[in-house]
Amino acid sequence: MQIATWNVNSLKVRLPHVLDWLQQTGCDVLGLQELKLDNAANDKLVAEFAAIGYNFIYNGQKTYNGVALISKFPLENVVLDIPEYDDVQKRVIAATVNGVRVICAYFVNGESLISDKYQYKLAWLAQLEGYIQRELQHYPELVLLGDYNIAPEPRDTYDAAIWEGGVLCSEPERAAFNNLVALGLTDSFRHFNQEDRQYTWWDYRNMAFRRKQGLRIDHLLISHQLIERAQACVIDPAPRKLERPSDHTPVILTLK
DNA sequence: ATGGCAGTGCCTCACTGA
Repeated sequence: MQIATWNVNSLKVRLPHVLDWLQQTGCDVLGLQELKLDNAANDKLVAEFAAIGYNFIYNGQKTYNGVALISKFPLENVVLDIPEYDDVQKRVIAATVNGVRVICAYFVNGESLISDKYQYKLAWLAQLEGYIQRELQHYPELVLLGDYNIAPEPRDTYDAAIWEGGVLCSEPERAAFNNLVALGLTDSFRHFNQEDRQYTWWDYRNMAFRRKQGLRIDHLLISHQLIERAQACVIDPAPRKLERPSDHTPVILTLK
């Protein structure tokens, strides 16, 4: 079973890319972030994905945020948002697929260390940690996938001199990432790949993709029980080369 | 040193993203 994550930066614009990518890869489960669509688009999207053999659920809002799960298999026990956390921003959707708990999240960006959004990010991360801790008690096979907006280590940025200490790379954000790991999760990409310059996002500006100036901020963290089933985790750069691409590209986990 | 691109909607600018 293949499980992937992709921040599409508007599903309205990227729908053809997503449909083509699913048909080309045959990926079983795909978590999307940054749909930028309110829930009025639901019927159209359900029909679009049903036509190529996928179930589709999402948790959206107008203009900003929004997350979705797309799956060949039934999506069971669906939960929207972080339960008991009063957050108007639509950033989380969860479902069980073939016994695997899949939690798709669009983490807060934070803007800068002096922004109110950064304080919101840290508060949101603390809420997420509690949620994942509870979920792990019920679901030993769990994947937390999405746009984390955190580069876990200096090697996950193209230039540490620019990024270290700033938003996406600050100590409190990395501590929050490590807290998730400490719950019993593993960065599945790093489980298989120790290479430098492995990125999932490239700025639209400055020809950053062509110049290989990116960040690794999209991740699939998997529970220890899932490590035993994990066979590969790879970044697929192909969609970033298309016309009008998302600035993020998919990451794909393969389970046996 | 600065800003550079892209998407959305309050749409000819502002806001957000990372």
